[in-house]
Amino acid sequence: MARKVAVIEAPDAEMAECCPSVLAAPLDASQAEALARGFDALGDPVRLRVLSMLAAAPAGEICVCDFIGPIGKSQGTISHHLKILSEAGLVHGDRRGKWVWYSLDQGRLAELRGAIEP
Amino acid sequence: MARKVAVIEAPDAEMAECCPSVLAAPLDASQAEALARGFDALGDPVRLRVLSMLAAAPAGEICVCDFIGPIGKSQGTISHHLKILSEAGLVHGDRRGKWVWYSLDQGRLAELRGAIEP
DNA sequence: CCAATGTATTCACGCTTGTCGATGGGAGAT
DNA sequence: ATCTCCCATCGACAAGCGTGAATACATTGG
Repeated sequence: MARKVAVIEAPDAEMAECCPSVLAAPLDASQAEALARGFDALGDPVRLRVLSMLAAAPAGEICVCDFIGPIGKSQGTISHHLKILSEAGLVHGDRRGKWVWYSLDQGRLAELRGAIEP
Repeated sequence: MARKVAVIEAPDAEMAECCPSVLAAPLDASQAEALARGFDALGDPVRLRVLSMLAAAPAGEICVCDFIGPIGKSQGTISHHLKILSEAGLVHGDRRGKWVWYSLDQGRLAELRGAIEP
């Protein structure tokens, strides 16, 4: 018990806050917490379908009402998931008149992808 | 719906179930469910730290008892998370004597990465 | 055999999450 | 102004999750 698993230097704090990588070196608790919030947002089928619809949308944006039918959840539920995605930085909403148009943030998605990249 | 995943080759149903892409075309419910299970396994700080320790391990594998100290959770909790990662296909355990050595499945991780790749 | 050690499982406990229905707020349209 | 439509929020519920303590299982060593 209590063998040394690996001898690694402490990761640079700046880098750590910005975009830590799961595969480069062991994550500390706060880095892991930040990354987990991102992946947790991806860990729901409704939210994945929202993201895939946005990615496939010709105009690059979809208004809330147009998610409801295809996904088959209530308006309140869709709004709830959009909020979670928004807080995770994966989508952004833009109000235009009565409608709110959501668009995908590919940069944020690339960040998460980079975290599990060798 | 029966959407086609790739245009390149005949998309047999197996392939569609296995590693659908979030960004290629709208996911149906079952595809989204399968992918969400994978990302959900990544959506916990303890599990991310387990994966990062495995990725950084020189021998490519770590026995259960060596997770407990660095991560700071009870043995039962660590075992619980290893089971979730194992069921998600992200790690594999190999019993040798009294110890169980866990290793990272980079292929599975690459699958999830590919699902959020343009 | 029995004892000791490493791991998996069970139990119980809060806390979080996904869901819907209902309500509230904001922005045109009448 | 009122009405209507779209969206966000709230309340409430069941279900699931993360956790530790206790227990059971597996393996090795005496």
